[in-house]
Amino acid sequence: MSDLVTRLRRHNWRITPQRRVIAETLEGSHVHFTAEEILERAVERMPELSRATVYNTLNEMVALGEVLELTLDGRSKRYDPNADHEHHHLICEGCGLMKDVHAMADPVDWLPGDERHGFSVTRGSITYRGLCPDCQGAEA
Amino acid sequence: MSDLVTRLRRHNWRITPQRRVIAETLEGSHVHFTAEEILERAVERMPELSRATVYNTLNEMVALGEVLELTLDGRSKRYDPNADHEHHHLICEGCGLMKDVHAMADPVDWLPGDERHGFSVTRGSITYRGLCPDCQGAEA
DNA sequence: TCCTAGCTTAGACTATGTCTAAACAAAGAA
DNA sequence: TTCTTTGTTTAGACATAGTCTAAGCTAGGA
Repeated sequence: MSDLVTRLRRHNWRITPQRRVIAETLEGSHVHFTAEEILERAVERMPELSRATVYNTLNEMVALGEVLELTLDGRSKRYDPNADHEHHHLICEGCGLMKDVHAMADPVDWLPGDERHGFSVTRGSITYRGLCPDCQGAEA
Repeated sequence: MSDLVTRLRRHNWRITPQRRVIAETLEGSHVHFTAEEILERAVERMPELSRATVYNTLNEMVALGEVLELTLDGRSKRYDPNADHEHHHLICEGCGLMKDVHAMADPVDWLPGDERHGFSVTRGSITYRGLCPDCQGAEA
């Protein structure tokens, strides 16, 4: 059983066949899919699965705090099943390739008190941008 | 004349009346507007201005590197005229209020070499999240 | 003046995501 | 078991954000 399904079950959240397929599709890959990409792949295992269920299920997993919603470009949201594991993202500006990365420190520690404007700051996520090895070659 | 218009002119970019109104609208505020919000305000000064021109112009200013495109939620892009001044963003998870903030360190310095996956990393932007003073009160 | 290149426009079109109403399914009560 | 209640899924309509297209407009140079 997938780790994500285990975490979801702890919330007393009913694991229907549709939800299981969606969770396993999400977790089975090491890239962060869009909702449409998840639908496309999940439908291979469950052809009658509807678009609305995929969107509903992803939104519920985000609300439960077990999946992160990424909005790294302005097009479509992407879903990251590793909500429990602090990490950031590195994106290639040439081809869009995305990697999960870990920084040496927590960015919240770098935000001085007088820059917090009275907010209670709970987290900081970093989006790194640059060129991947392939796209650096293509530049030259 | 606005500073943004000055910067844009340096690229040999024609400053038409429409482009001037859009640039001044963008720069005149201290919140980061969406394209629709800019259209709404710019139309007050130039009623015949079209939606397509606003989108085209914003995209061109981003391509010239003088305006930043922010995709902080999955809904609509926001535009930040301070592309030349390194800063990050702090967002209230209650009401969406956004502030520009400055961190004490450059996040790129905190990404170890073995986490770069061969990329040439050019920048890192941080999105801080928390609750603003008003929304902290509403929680209790 | 005319020509050309680039700019602007209205509206059609696309992509992404949400909502609605009806059908369906599962769990507990009788 | 059957009934009831509650939650889930579905198809398709709808909403929102943004892009594209074709036509007309404008400014500057020959």
